[in-house]
Amino acid sequence: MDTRHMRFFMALAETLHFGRAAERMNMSQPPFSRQIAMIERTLGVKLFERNSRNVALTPAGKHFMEDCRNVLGQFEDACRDVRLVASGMKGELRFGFMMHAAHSVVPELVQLYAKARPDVRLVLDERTPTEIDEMLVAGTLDAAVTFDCGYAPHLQTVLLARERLRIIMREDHPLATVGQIYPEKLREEKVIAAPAATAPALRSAINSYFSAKGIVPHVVLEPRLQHTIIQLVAKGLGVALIPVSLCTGMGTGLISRTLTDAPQLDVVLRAPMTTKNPAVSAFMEIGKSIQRTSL
Amino acid sequence: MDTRHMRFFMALAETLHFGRAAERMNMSQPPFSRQIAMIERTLGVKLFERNSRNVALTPAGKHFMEDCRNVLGQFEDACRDVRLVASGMKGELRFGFMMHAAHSVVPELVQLYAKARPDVRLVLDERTPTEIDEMLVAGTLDAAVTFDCGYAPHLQTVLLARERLRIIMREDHPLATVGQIYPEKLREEKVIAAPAATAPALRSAINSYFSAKGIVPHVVLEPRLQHTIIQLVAKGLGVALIPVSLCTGMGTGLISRTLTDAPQLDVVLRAPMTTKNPAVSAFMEIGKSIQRTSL
DNA sequence: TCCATCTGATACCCTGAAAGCATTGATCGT
DNA sequence: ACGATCAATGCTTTCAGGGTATCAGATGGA
Repeated sequence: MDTRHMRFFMALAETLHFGRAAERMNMSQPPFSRQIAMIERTLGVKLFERNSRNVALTPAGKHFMEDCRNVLGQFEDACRDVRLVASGMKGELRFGFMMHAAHSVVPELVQLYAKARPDVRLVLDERTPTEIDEMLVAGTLDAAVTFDCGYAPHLQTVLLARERLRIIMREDHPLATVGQIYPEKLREEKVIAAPAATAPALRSAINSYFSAKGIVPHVVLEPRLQHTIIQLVAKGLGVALIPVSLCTGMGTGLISRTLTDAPQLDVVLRAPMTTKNPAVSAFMEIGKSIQRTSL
Repeated sequence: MDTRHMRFFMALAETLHFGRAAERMNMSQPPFSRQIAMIERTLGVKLFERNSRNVALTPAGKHFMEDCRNVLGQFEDACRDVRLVASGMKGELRFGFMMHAAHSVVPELVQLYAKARPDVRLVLDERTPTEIDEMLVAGTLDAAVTFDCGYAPHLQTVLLARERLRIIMREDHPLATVGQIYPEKLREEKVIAAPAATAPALRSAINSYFSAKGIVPHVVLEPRLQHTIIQLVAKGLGVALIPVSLCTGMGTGLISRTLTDAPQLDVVLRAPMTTKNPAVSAFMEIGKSIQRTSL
């Protein structure tokens, strides 16, 4: 038994006429009759009640007809869908992003892609930049939004946005009255920043910002999660330098201020250069279109 | 493409080794390789990433694997189920019965059959005896419980029960005080009975009962439904002769009395002699087993 | 009642899809 | 560098399955 036999069966079940069913199958009646006989023999079931004048379905045949319709439908769907997956119109895309981008480019990117490729299941995975890099090379992620850390041999990169850092602090902090803050003001401040092992590009930008002025920042806490940093600032444990897009909606009690010569970081969309997932290319293209609008 | 190709694909997708997959398909490796290549060519989709050392699924292949598993499963199920339907273990059985039997043999018959053949969908259809006879010959019903009306050329018959008729009346009826009633007492009574066109066997039994004593019953109302007869008796419009099994649970206000030399009717299970539905035979067998216990 | 006609089953032949065997070519570990 | 492993390719052979011709049973009209 095979789907070809099921199609033979369906042709006869629908026409109830060997000649016309054979014609529909683009063959002559004798081999068609043989095929029907073969189907009944291999199944061991009489599917048609027939004489030289009439053809009718048996109850078993009627039941089989429903099942065949389903099987053939699913079969066609499977063959169609595999093409769609290969073309990137369908499938799955595991997309990683860092919290620092969650409020800026990620929502737009996800929304545009979901609209362009509604049959691709987007698996979102919020990670730290270092985790993202590891998962991209390991192939656990298909694409990710992260800070540009420069060296990336096997990765293709699309620049999405260039974000300046701002400083955040409690609104009762002594510096809260100052409009714009320059590094020298922060010489004595307690700074909260993600560790270099977690967000190398961000931490190195912060470090460079201070060291350019000959200052060694007083980093008192190094939480791995951006979320935690903001919470610690809110508790008055120090100040922090975070991307401008994260400064809105931090909750009450916190304010942000502009930094003189504020460090800026490139937010990029990355994917393995030799990705196997055909859904990625359209994702990168949408990244490029976002880049045009946001830069 | 065909299910055979899907099985080839699945063998390779599961083993990721051409030699072992070919072995599983009971063939040598070269033709197997060719089949895989053919599948990819006809689908126009690369399903495996392979070199002379490693075989791996592409994303499209991974997706196709899931679909193939479903399709092949449904395919096997369809082939298995058609055999079950042909053997009468699965399918549908349209079962008609008259209200006069709804309280006696029908519940037991249905219950026993549903237990013996849980995968056969029993379509119950309550009808008048005449409708049942018509539907049996027309093939609209597979089997039915009705009164034995004697002549039934193309039908097979199983005697299920022999029911005596009792007389029912309002409890405030003058005859209510009498313990056992003989026909002469009913000479002047208004009788309610189903018309001969609706329930020939029942009506003829009632008529014979009276005419044997030279009485012409005074039939004032001829409702087609048993339900209606009982309601009319309850309203005091007359008395009625009904099977003993219907005398329980008529509702308050009604009583039943034994009739002297009460007429008796055969309740039979019937099916077309040359039925196509394989589910019928077990149904008739269960009918026979009920017969043994109830007679 | 007989014949024309329709329809499914059978007989026979032939083609080509697909299997087997032998071999090649590429890759990896020693 | 060499052998082992494994997928791909070339060549031959076979049989599943298609085509044509024909038979056989049923139906309906003359």
